[in-house]
Amino acid sequence: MAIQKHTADPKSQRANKRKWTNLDADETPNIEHKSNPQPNAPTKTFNHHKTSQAPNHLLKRRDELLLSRRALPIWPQAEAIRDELRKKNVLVLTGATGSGKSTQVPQFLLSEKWCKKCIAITQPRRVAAISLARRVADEMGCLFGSQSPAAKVGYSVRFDNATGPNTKVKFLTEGMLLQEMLRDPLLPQYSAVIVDEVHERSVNVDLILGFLRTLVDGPSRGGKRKIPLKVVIMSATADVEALVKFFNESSESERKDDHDSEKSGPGKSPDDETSPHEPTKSLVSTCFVEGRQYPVKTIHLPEPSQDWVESALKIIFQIHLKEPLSDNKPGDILCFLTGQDTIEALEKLVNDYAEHLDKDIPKLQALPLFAALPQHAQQRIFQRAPPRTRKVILSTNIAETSVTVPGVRYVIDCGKSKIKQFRNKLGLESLLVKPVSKSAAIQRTGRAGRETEGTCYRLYTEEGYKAMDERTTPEILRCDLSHALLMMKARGVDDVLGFPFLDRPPREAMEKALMQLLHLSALTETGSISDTGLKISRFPLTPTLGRVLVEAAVPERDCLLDAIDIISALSVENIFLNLVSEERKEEAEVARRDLFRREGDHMTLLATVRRYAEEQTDRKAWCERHFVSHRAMQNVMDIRKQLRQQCTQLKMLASTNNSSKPSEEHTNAILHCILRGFISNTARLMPDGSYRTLMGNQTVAIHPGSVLFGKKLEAIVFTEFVFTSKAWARGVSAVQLDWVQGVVEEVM
DNA sequence: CGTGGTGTC
Repeated sequence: MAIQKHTADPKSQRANKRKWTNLDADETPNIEHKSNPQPNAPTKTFNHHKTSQAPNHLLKRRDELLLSRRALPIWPQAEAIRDELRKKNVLVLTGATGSGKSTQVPQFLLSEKWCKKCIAITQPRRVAAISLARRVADEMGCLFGSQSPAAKVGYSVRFDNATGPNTKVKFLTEGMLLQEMLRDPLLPQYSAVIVDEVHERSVNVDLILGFLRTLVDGPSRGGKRKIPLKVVIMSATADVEALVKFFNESSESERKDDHDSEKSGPGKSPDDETSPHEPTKSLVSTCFVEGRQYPVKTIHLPEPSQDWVESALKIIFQIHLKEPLSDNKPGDILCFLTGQDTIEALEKLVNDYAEHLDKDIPKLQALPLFAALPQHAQQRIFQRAPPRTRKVILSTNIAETSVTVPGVRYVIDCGKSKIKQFRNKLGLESLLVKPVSKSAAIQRTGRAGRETEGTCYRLYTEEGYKAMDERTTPEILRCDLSHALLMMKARGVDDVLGFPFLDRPPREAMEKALMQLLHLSALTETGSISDTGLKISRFPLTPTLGRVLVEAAVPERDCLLDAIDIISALSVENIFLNLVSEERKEEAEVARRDLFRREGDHMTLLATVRRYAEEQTDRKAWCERHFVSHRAMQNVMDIRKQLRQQCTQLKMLASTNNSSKPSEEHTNAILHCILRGFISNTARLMPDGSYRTLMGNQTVAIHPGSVLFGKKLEAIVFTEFVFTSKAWARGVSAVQLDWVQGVVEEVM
């Protein structure tokens, strides 16, 4: 979530307030709460870690914050949490929104005797890592990040490492911890790793859990670390059992290795390993903490509805006309829809109807919210509505986890979301509208009870709710596994089929990914990682894009800088703005004409990145003139810089062939590199004018957003293959059929 | 002939 990233203005009070929109602690510090302070609470740690330089205003702020910390539901559990971790190495902690777990648990552990080194705490999103670090530093009364070398709290996210030699609490994104695990498998710099938001079950969290499982035991139990690592797994949903089982199984097998290594053979059930005299003692502690949430009344439809836009419209006006709007209580509506199209349709309807409201009734303001929306438009949800106006935020599931919308009292939930699913057989992703899970529905409902008691209107029946899956299918069960498996291979996991997965992906999916890696020459025939594979794994890229990069560095190709520009542009969301009206589209076409290249989208991206990079006076204005997303281009430049640095470090960037007007020969070299990474994403023109993939004979169409849309070309290569209403090729370049056949023969 | 839920290294 990038809402706050480039716009937060430290000088503005409003911006300061915004930083906290993603915290799950202390968002409602002024509500009445029975405080239950512990006499030997973590205040002790302040003395222990007190720095001589801590300025007075920081200490004053620390003492003020202590009051609200004491009111957090997790506060009374501090001693119990410390106690459990003294006895056992793993703690599974369940705590709903508002329990204070993300900010308090690291502070509870700092003063422990076993805590000699740093505590890592992972977050799925960058903004959360940064804002939590800032908050914890405030609470501890110290500077944070790179403000001072003495800072005890820091964070590490891509493009921004704000840690120092004295960092004791380090918030970092899951991706960053994985990178550290690749470099230093035993994590010697940490005494504890806290994995937060595990219930979201990102692929990265699943990999982290698998890797951590082998680290929790000390040498006496077969672990490779001298001092065992303490691990805290934090989740908002009560999926404790699976996690406890997961971590107990590891210790079980390690003890087996210790005690009867010669006896154990295949086919033995794990039950046989435990001594009959003493039942297996769990090596995992559990702890449950209440959340802090106001009650929400949930209302289902009596009959199923097909048309959510219409049903939502009715309910919006029903709420608006019946429920009073007061100045000092939240009364805004948050409506969950599936995508930009439904959001914009409903936005128009709400605005049309709102025009005809009686003059004595408060106004309605419809605000769309989705990730592709420009920054300033997203920021509107944080601004106060004009007087006597009710906001209606029409959102994708971005408001489910990534953005906390303030002032909401009513939630309307269509009960669906777009879900990406990788299809092994076709090797493509589908983006389909599917019912959400019960836990997602509960999460959406909860958004009505953040500030006061609220109401949730579900655009489905109670039976519909009961029929939903309990939990959202973990991402690792529905994604392309090639990146995950390459990470595992790079970390020395030879037998990826035997890797400890919390949820094991189907064998077919893993085999498909292994084949893919083999075709990329990232693995050798025997399945071990190749030099090429090792190189690819070092880059923050998918294996396919990584392969393009490696290919571009070989002397015959010699087009690395161009490849980096293209890859950077492919790594972010669409850099060309999405325009709705026909008029604007024509306008954009004219403005972008000098950027478009007949070779296709990749050379067009290259031209765009080049022109943007060359623009020295006003890049933002340049973007506006060309209908290009400035935010996306800033991300492109960050990635470009990082990739150039990494290539220099790996000594891949020897030549500086960087001609601004590439010759045909040079263009062909670039396209050959793309072909090398995306050989399975190639198609040829059929006599009937359609395209069929060379591997798989699947019909594809060039996406309407491509510069080659509607063109008839001998053969194409594409970097994205998505199924929505039909199979689309996005990111398309024209190539010669004999090139494609040449690479296919070389690889297969 | 017609379109992209949300993150991350």
